[in-house]
Amino acid sequence: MPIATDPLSRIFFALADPTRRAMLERLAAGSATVGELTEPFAMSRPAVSQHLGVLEDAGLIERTRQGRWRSCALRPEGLDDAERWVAEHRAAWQSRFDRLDETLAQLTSGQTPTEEE
Amino acid sequence: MPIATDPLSRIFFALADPTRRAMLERLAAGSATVGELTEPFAMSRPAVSQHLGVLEDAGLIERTRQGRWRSCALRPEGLDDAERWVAEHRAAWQSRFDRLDETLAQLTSGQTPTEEE
DNA sequence: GCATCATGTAGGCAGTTGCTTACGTAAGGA
DNA sequence: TCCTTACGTAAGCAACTGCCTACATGATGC
Repeated sequence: MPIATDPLSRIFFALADPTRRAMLERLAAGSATVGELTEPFAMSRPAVSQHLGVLEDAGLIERTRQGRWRSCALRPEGLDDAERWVAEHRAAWQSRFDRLDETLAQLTSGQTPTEEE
Repeated sequence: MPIATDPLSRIFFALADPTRRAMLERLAAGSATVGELTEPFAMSRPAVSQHLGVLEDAGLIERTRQGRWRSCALRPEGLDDAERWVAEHRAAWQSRFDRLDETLAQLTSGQTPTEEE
């Protein structure tokens, strides 16, 4: 992944790691400190901190100082772009295949299809 | 990204690249050969072939021999897992924030909240 | 101010990505 | 059969990831 890519790429990249997805699922149950997020993983604290950095860059979480701790919280709207892209394209693909079905139906019924393939 | 990760990670990883997403959008308009997919990009043919390999590993496309050409086509169900994950989690995050709103409302009205933070 | 706790940052290392050029391979035509 | 076409694979390189072990920073408490 080249550096400084577009927002959508950053979101998908952040989601493309089981550890980071597990962190998001943990945060879905409520905000947590970095220490709390480190516990479930056999991983050093700096490694967790870097994963959190990826999630933060993608706009999926926020880190705010809370006294001596740093509270990590979900940013629900962070998934908006990803959900929109996936939903739109899955719908488009599906409708394309529906049209292909129609085309095939026309072919088998002897009519002329309006699309290639 | 370590090698041989889980299916969901492979899908999100495949989507985390503008070139690969553009290829999917091109394929949404209809199947295409590798040559046709190479044209829009300032990139060598082997590079495109490798991107297609990533998309194929993720289950997002299929490559089939068609005479001398190789036809690339979308696998619409390839996005199912991604859409499910995103939709489920976005819904969960949103409902969590709705509950937080309730908690805050209870706090401001003097009642005892049932959740931390 | 100084020690301590929670966390971020820097540097290093193995493994991966993304691209290139060069070469291999399968199908079609003279 | 041999050449061409369309594509994949191999090898190599710069850049990035993901992890680690130090070390730095910022807030709390004595």
